[in-house]
Amino acid sequence: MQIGELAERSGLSRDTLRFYEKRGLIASLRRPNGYRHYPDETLMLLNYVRTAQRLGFSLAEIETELPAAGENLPGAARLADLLRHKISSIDSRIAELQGLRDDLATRLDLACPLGVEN
Amino acid sequence: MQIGELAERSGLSRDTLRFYEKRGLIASLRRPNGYRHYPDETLMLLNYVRTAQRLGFSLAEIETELPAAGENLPGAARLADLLRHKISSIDSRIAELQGLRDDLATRLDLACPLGVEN
DNA sequence: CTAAACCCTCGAGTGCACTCCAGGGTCAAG
DNA sequence: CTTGACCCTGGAGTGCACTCGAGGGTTTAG
Repeated sequence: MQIGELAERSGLSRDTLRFYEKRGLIASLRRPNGYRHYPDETLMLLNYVRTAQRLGFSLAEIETELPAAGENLPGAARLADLLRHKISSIDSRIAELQGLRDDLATRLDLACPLGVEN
Repeated sequence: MQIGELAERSGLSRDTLRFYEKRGLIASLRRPNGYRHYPDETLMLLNYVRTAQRLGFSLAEIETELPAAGENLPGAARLADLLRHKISSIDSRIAELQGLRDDLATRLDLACPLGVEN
């Protein structure tokens, strides 16, 4: 797959993909003419990056998390590892939000959320 | 409370507070000498803004959500309204994450998350 | 052979959310 | 009446994550 197709399939711009590559978030093989060539798994990777961003992680944080996942595992095993990683970060985010939610609900039950005597 | 104290209690910088005021996220009364004076509820408001940001909302989004909450309600009622608002946005975020999580878990169960034949 | 639709690099520009600075006023303590 | 800790404004600067433009090469269809 070359960059245009990846852009369309991922919903990201060509520029963004080149930018991600410069940052080391994704990789590409180069054809003799210099064109980038991407394996299908890159789509999965981008999906992961996008979600991590939605979860509030910066690209820098995502970068440092990426190589940790499945260091030397090839292909599918590495992907499965990424998925597990992602799932557990979603889990902790959910737990965090749940905690916040409970805290707020408790405050709502008190007449005076802040202890202000208005 | 003047700006220095609010800064310390909220963990934000004076500059950030003035910046938020310029954007209309918080308001202040002015003393005759021009100094800003904040009611205690501002802390609550800032807490709300901070959390909304963590949830992935931009300041612009938070701004448009703010006036919607409790238009003409005074003090405590307005705050309670904000809290309810915040709780429901947390709920929908949790639901969204849950959906993503399930989706990923399902893919993990398939041997080949992407349908790639590696 | 040419036109359209791809691709490349490098560097500058954008929008957001701050963050810092210069230049100045206010106020309580000694 | 000065010193130090506050406060003010306006404007420039920063870091992040893109986004765009200039100037150019490649490939495919007619």
